[in-house]
Amino acid sequence: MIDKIALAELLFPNVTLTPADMEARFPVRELPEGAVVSRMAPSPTGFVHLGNLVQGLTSERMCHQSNGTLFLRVEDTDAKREVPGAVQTLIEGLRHYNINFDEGATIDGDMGNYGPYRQRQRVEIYHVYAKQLVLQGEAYPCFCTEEELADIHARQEAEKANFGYFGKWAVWRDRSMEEIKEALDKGMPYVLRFRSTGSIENKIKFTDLIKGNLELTENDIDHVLLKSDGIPTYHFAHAVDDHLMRTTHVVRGDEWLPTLPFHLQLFRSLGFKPPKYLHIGPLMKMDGESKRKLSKRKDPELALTYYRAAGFPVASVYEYLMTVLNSNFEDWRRANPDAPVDSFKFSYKKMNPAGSLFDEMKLRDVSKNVISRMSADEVYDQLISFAKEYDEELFEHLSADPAYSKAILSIGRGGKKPRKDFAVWTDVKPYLDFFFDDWFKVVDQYPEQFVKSDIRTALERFKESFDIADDSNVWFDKIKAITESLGYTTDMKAYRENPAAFGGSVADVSMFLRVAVTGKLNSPDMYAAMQVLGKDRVLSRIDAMLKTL
RNA sequence: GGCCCGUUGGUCAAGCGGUUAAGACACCGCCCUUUCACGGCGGUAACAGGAGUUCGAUUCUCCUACGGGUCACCA
Repeated sequence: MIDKIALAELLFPNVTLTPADMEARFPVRELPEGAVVSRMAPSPTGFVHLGNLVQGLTSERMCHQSNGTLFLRVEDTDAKREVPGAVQTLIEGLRHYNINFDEGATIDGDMGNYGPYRQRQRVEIYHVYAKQLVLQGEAYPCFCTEEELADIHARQEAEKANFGYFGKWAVWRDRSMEEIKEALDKGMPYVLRFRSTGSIENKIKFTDLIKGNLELTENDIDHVLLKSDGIPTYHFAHAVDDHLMRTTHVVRGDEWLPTLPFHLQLFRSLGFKPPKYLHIGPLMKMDGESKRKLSKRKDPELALTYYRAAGFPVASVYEYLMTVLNSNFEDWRRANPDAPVDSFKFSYKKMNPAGSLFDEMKLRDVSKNVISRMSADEVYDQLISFAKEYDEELFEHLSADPAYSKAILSIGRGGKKPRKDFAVWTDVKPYLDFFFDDWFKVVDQYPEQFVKSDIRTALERFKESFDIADDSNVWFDKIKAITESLGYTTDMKAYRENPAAFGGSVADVSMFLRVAVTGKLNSPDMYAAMQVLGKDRVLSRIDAMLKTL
């Protein structure tokens, strides 16, 4: 039997603190009843994606709705993948989506009493527990090289055995003190492994807050706890950090489910009470005929920046995600169209255990509704900040005369049935460009069945009678008069029933005007558009059209 | 291959032993309408398959199929 105390001292001669010291340093939080403490624990790869947001939104809602604490922990244990500036990108990206932290890593430091919140700065803490596990005989050094591990894997493949470092394959599990010393003296790098006593013959029962009751196979693999550089793996850091940071709920993707038995084992060995878990199904996409999980590498639409560049307002993505996360959100929104989103009562009980397909059509629909509820000022502000970044020309046009721009954006806004023309900010320009003289083009695109002289007469008569001060009724009465003077009908019902009986209708006369004034066959309400354009623009456009006819 | 999770209309989804199996998006039709959009009304369309438990299964159990995930000194 190996001398555990001697081994622990050999491996961690400089560790003098104990788990009890850690408990004292990170006391149990004093929280109101039912408060949730949760976190986002991303690795700093510089890429904030929808999956992060789904997880973050869930954690954030649960924490802040319960008067709990949400913190950010940076999982920077893999230096190879780290991207400079990633933490800043992350924090700003999340703040953009209404996810604000109460505690944890900040752009240039930490806030809160449970730090440090960057894992590489917590190495001594992990080593306290690593030493403890060695002392308990539940961890041991393994000096296998990469080649040896690859060889083990190859042999397992050949034997059709299960993969992994366990049982007879765990060649360093029961080495003598002498062998360990010898390897150490030679300066061989090693990892610290967990000595699993689990068996795949045994099942464990577990209740996940989203997936419900689960039956999982015990872990029998001697997973790595500390890498050869002394930095912990995700598993070990998860157990230590979430215990010490007093996390009550862990929200993460369900790709973690297979390692959950190991995590539970770790918590038990370390003497920790495990948190509650919520394993979220993945976001999928259609790939040809089949669904698959959205992938960071293959799918640009997974990145949050994709939606920004596509012109989706933040609130649209947020609300869409809420509809995916909580099945009753849509009903709530319908009943409370003007309520702030955070007054919705989020519940993990309404989360679906399966993964869901990301549906851009639905996103667009949600977005149209979101934008239709905004005030003209809000639309202007968001549109202009979008344009500033992605469409310089649009930015210049909008900012040249903000009052005019806002007047344009006010058309059809407000009231019971606001227009829903825009799903993304890029929809705006093609629809409203005619308001700007340098974008407006005189194009004779009148359908061929109309005689030019009718069009000309209608435009001329409109010009003569037009008064910008008219209210909409007077304005429309004048159009009706012109309609009748041409021998067209103002009775749309009769016209629809028998178009051949008339030369045309009031709709056609309106169309004559619309084409002249907007250069388009469809536009927002003509009266409102003319009010915004102003008398001079309306008349000069009609003149310009008359010249081409 | 082992292990795990999942499976209600094209999509997102209610449902948690007895329902005419909600609703939303998309699609189609009608209505409203000076265009477009909005809105209103209606329609097509689903419990993966098979056994069992039960008086009764979408709901519980098992098997199969399919989909997804995971088996790293990445998280």
